[in-house]
Amino acid sequence: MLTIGQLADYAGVTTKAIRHYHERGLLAEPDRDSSGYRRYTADDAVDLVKIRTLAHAGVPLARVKDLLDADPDALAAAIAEIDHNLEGRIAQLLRTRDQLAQLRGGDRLFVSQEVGDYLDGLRQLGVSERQIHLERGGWILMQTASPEDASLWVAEKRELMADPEFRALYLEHDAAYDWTEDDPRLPALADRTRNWFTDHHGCSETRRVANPAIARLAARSQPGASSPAWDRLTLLMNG
Amino acid sequence: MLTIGQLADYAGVTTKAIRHYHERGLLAEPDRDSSGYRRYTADDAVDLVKIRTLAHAGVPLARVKDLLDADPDALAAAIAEIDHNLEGRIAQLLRTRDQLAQLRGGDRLFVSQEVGDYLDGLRQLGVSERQIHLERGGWILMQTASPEDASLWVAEKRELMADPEFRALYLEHDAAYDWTEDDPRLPALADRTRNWFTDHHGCSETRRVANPAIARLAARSQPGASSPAWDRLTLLMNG
DNA sequence: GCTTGACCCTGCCCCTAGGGCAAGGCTCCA
DNA sequence: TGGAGCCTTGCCCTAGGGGCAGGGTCAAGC
Repeated sequence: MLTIGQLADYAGVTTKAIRHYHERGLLAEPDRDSSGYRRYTADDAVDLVKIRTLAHAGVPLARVKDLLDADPDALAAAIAEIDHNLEGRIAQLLRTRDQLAQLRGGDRLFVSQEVGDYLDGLRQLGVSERQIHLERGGWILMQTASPEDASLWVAEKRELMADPEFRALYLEHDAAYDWTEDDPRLPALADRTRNWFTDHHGCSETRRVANPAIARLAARSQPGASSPAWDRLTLLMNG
Repeated sequence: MLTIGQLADYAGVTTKAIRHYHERGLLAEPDRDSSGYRRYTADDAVDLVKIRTLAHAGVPLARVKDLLDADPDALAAAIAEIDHNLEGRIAQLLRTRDQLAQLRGGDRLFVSQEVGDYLDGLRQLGVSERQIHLERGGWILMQTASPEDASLWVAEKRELMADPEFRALYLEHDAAYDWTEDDPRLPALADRTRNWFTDHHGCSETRRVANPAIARLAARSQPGASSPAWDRLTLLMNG
């Protein structure tokens, strides 16, 4: 005859859980001894281990109750299904582990492989962290809106980045963020940018998204995503 | 800019969970649009994915909150610990899978390997299922009380079972369960049993546990674990 | 222009599978 | 005869999920 604590140790369960199973009607309330303590038999231990195994496998207690007096065939079918779910949960946890590892690593978790590579490329180019943050935000939003388009666009943008002149323009736009509104370099930069796009007007419509101005537009939804100089630049290029 | 539903889809989370994170102060409440809808930025998406990853890893939300603005070193240490826990939980689930498989198989789950083998031996000997159930209950109780002793005792009992005369006595005790109280075979069986133990009195004290009478005593705690004939038998052997 | 379905808002309450804690009673060992 | 450690019941807490009410909003099709 076991006390509730001994039974709990045997089954690898807390006494609280056992009382919970009594309340739910999963495990029959055993006889009490003279002082009101519950006294369990080996049969109770067997029942409890069944309950515990199913519960640990994530089966809701209501279903455990049904399963306890199901016929063997139904039980076997249920166990097969439960095992399958368990397999899925293990896979899920393994995925969570990977994501956890990426949480240490940096930004990669939140964007696709391609976008991550692209952002690394910007970093190597000497682009400011502020600009990279803006880019990342834009890509995250685009991925949410349309993952396929984002994938296409990032490929095209990487292609553009292969052009030294585009890279120079990109870096200058980045630097222009901190310029004053009336900086004399702004009109010249706007002109060069417009010219570059005119020279490359063979580019498809979708390519225009690579325009830093449009990228900034997309990013405008983010707080602190513009500056007086950039606003001026946008006016100059569109005017 | 994302609505709560789009953000939820992006992060693989329900809208309910996002509102829950707002209430707990994990995720900052974003600005509202003109109609009062929450409008999220890419930064919110990044924050949410962090929260989700930690929450899926089983970290309590209170701790997630602390972790979100912990310094990188503390975060790294915490992640290492969380990952370790996750590893443990995966191992636990794999164990549960094994136990689930055994749940189909039969009694093996509840007793040690040795006891399981021993019970199979009884079955092949033609022992009644009632008696096997009794034995199993006794062993489960013994394993709870003292796993090492149970292990020793089952080894000794298997040794005894190697003796054909002991096997015969065991089977007759089993059969005697259904005899009437005044069955004439009872005194003879009691005598033969006592003689057998006298002849083998070289056996150590612990061996006496192998005595079916004692096994029955241990099992008495179980409901319906005795019969008039067995009670008589116990009297005859001790008297 | 109007409707319809899908989305959003707040607030409420109940469900899970137990954990924690309290206030009190019991048992066993030194 | 203590005190430690067990047992009893009861109540509140978690991390959300689910559902309801009661109402506002958006976009697409008739």
